[in-house]
Amino acid sequence: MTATFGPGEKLKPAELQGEYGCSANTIRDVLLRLAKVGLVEFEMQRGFRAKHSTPEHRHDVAQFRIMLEQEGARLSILQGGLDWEARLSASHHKLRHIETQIIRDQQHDTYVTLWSDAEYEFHDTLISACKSSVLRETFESIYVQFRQQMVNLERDFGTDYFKAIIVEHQSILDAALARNIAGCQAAIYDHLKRNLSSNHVGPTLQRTAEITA
Amino acid sequence: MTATFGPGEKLKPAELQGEYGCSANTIRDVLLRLAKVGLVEFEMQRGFRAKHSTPEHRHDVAQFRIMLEQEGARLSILQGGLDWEARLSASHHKLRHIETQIIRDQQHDTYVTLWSDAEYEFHDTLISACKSSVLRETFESIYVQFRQQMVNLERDFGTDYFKAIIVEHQSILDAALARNIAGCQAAIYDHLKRNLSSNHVGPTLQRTAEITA
DNA sequence: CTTCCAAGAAATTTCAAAATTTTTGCGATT
DNA sequence: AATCGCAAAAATTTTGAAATTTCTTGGAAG
Repeated sequence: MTATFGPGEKLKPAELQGEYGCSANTIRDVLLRLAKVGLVEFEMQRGFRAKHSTPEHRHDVAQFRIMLEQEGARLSILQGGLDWEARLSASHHKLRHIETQIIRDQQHDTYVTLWSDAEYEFHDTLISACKSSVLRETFESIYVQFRQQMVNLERDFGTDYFKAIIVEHQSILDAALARNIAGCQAAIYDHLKRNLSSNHVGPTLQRTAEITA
Repeated sequence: MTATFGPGEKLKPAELQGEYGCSANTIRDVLLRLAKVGLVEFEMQRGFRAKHSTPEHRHDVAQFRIMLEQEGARLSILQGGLDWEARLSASHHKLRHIETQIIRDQQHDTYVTLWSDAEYEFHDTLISACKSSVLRETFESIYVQFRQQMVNLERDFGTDYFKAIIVEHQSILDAALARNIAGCQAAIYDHLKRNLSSNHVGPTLQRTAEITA
């Protein structure tokens, strides 16, 4: 996720052993566990590779994430209680504070881990009342893959980017707290659509204009 | 998946070593790979367990499968060509033949692997034109988990059961070939709804009556 | 009666080397 | 010029045992 290895790069336990100060078998063990999360590719009898990265795959991951998050949000809005609202507000407050600081300090690189963790916490809290551990765990996996795919993509995470996503996160929060399912799903789509390629069939739920109004 | 181990049962490499005629480390390696598919639970420093099984979890797995299959079918119907139609017909023909034989011969247990493979092939072919490897791989994982959850549930896989699912598979096929997205999604819901618990929030797409008509 | 702690037992993880499998390089054949 | 086969090299997998961590048990303290 830190682009230490290029997309599709071979990961050989015998070589990495030195870098990480442990035996080749331990590396293998760890790589198998990373494969479970989808960060590493594994093929029997032919070892490990860092996940490949193509425009098609990035679109694929983004679209899948949209579907999971929209469904998780729907179920949470239907089933979440006051406790969920409180936790969602809290995680949003934290995220917003960090994003504001990033814009002020211009220290984008320093905060990257802090921001990434807070962003995950917000999106995870959003779907946390869905009462589906399968959906929740799959989302964690795809979120990590999503972030991994974006690392390789040298986009300008400039001030404008953060100004935009502050608004987007706010829209998601507002719709969720207002128990507006369609509006929340539209806000999720708007938040993530920059990662979709055009000339592809889009996700089911993407209506935006009239719903949020 | 053959209920060799009970739900939640501890899986200790040192013990299984004897059963499978290999070293404990090889067992560990294999269990890590089964954990990737979701058939085995793994927790750092505390080993492996066969997946737990509760009514809530079975509902969860079934609902998630419905969502994936409905979305996969939608994308396939939109994007699949003649080749997809041909492969879908072929896999359905094979599945139907096996199901008919099962009803005739009453040999339910003999055909179980054959049937299970053919059933997976049909459902996988249905979503095979979705152009999303992430969706396809997640579906494979959840299908296997679904089957695993059902093994522990001693239900009557009697003649009536197979008579019913022959009709259900036919409905899915017909709607797919007719490029009827909503109808196909409804047929998928009807096929799998027996695995959902009541008193739970249901999946998004479950309308059935008027759509298929 | 519960809680805490330590020692022993059991389980998990790591290691280094051997065995197996795949990949590579090169010459012969079509 | 391309394909095939074979030996060497490289990589992956398996092994058995050592090191580490967790779990259990029984007794002392609160």
